[in-house]
Amino acid sequence: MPGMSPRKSAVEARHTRERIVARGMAIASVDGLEGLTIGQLAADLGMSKAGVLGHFGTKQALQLAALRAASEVFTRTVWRPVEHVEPGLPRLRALCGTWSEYLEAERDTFPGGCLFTTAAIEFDARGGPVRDTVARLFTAWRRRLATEVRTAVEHGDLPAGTDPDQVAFEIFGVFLALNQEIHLFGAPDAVARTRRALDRVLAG
Amino acid sequence: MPGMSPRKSAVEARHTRERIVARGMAIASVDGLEGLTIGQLAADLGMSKAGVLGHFGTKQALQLAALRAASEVFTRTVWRPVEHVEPGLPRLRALCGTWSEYLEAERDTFPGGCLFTTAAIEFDARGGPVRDTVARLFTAWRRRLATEVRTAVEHGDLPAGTDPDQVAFEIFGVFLALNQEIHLFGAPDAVARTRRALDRVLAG
DNA sequence: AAATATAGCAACCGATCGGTCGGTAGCTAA
DNA sequence: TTAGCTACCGACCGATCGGTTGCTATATTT
Repeated sequence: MPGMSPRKSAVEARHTRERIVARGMAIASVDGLEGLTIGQLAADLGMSKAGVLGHFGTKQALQLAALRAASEVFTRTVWRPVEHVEPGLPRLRALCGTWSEYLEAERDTFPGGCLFTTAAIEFDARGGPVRDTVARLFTAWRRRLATEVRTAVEHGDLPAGTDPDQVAFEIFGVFLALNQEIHLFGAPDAVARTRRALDRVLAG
Repeated sequence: MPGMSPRKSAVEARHTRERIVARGMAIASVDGLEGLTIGQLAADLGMSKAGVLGHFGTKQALQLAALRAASEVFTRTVWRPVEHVEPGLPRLRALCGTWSEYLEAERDTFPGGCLFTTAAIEFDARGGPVRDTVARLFTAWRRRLATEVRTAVEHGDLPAGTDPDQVAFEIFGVFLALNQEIHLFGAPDAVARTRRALDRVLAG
């Protein structure tokens, strides 16, 4: 009667963990990383709370696991496909394309929108490891973006004197607006607007 | 022994309500409108939960009251000061100035950043009156912004053929980025970056 | 002065929160 | 074959959630 579910093999256990994280990302993208609760997550997956929490120990560890997994999704979807595109403006433009697709198409993994945008707003005024992780990821991506801009300037594809950090700042703004447009307004022309905005930023 | 606190006069009661809403806006700007809890709010104000809730009835009504109050702050701080500035580009530029100051300076009322930005991200994937209110406010402000752009075009201050909604979209993106810059990174040069970005958007 | 209305309180409600604990079933290594 | 490890369970913990109720004390109305 008690302790029904049989213990799974190591590989199955890892699969369970991945299921938890995947479902956790989806919930967190809608309800935030705080709104992600162990009980709801367990109920969704048909497991016990203890079974869920056993994989992480604390809720915060679960939040960090969800963030790490989300960053892998972002890297895989946005950065990896343009890794071998010619550095500078071509890669920059390709990057903006994959980024748009990411925001538009990852509705299964992130039904509530990009988890980083959500988490950044949710934790920006707090302390702790979650906030630090979010800030670190944003900083890293901004830096890579700025580096790409710098390369484009050096190649002469953007006007000399262009401030790479300034351009990176503006690009981030456009994608923040796109995320809002998609999820708050459900605007279908959002991607077209984004492309036009980026054309302006990258026109020089 | 029981029921200690004396009943206040009507004017005092209204003052109490304002204190609740003001503190509620501050908490919500940090912890979100869901993270705003009756118990915490009551403890902060040195009152009972029932005393707090008595002014609103439900938590959702409290959330809506906080949103309405925040929208008054926004209107008073951002729109009102430019009401009598010459319509078109001058008012548009003045508006961007007051908006920057609002994000930068309202740290007492919104220690966690603009409440609308927070609420928009928090509720964009949900239903209900809170989400609808947020969306409605954003839509209204976007429309006013686009109207201003249109006027500027008609006055010849912006190139003919400029799409007002496109410009409004881009301006919103810049301010979303500014909000993030301030609260997630605490960047001191954020306002300067914003000004440069807006110059580009409004250059034509 | 008496009657009414109400701001606010203490106490309490069921539900849920994050988390702990002992136990069990099955995988795995000796 | 057996001993140990561990994924997972049900039950439970104290705290807190949003909300209700009965009351008191005062402000206001009559």
